Amino acid sequence: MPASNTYCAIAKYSLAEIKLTLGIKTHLGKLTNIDFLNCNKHVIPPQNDFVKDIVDQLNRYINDGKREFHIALEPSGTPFQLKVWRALQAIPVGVKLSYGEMAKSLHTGARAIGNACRKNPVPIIIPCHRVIAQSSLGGYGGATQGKNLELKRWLLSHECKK
DNA sequence: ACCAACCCATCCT
DNA sequence: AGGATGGGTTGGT
Repeated sequence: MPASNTYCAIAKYSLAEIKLTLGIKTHLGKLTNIDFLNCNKHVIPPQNDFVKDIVDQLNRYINDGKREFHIALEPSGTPFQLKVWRALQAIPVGVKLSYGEMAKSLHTGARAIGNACRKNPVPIIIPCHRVIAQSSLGGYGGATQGKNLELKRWLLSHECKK
């Protein structure tokens, strides 16, 4: 699939709206929203190798939901949030956990996990969509209903396709 | 610096 | 329906 289709898919599921790139820091410096907006609109190609790498990996993921991300992230957050986000990245593709289950393994409370997920600066790549509530889908992108939840549902089904 | 009060992508009774 | 829960934020002193 060419890159343009990927960006269509991204636009379709409002990825930009949930601020994908917010807070990503790397050895190449901070990736800004501008970088990604420009990528989306095809105004200019990715600005540097890091952005290009992310775009490539997103392309592969859109093609194949089983694809894992290998991106060195340095998101900024509280120690607790960093711990939760690390744990999120350890959840394999296709696995769904509940907030309560995650809370138990991290010795904390379910709502605290939800709090940290809500603050995830790098949705999709840090796969907070794999955490769901006990008896419902739970929230996504700071919302408990609406477009963001459609994206969460899509991501989960995308990762289940064989 | 501290504390009280509130906010939540939850869960249990 | 209501209460417990834990981390974060805000606003007061």
